[in-house]
Amino acid sequence: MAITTQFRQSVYLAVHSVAAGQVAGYGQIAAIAGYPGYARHVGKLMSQLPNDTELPWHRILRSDGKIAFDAQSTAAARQSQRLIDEGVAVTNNRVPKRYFIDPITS
DNA sequence: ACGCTGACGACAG
DNA sequence: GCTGTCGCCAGCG
Repeated sequence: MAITTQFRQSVYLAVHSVAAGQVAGYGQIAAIAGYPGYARHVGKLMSQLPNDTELPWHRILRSDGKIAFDAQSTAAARQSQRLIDEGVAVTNNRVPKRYFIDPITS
């Protein structure tokens, strides 16, 4: 499987489906999009998003709830701030499991 | 073809 | 809870 337009579309749709105040893991998004095992590629796409994108990329975290950037980085600060603005608690670059979307509901 | 690299994930210490 | 290892899969030099 290559990174086709189809792949991107599906992933964007999946990311878009994550409601404000909730978060999801890269692998979770990949699975919802119909591409289980492509967590790394979801991250790849996120890294290529334009700065003015409408996609709620900040709601995507690692499976353990950690933000995918070094805690010191400004990128991490940016992401955690956006989450906090949505009412999601972020402490030590990490978010509590309870904020994750229920994979069944989705 | 080969090795290295990722906004990753699961698991063993 | 944290670090180290592997497994993962496509892209690139």
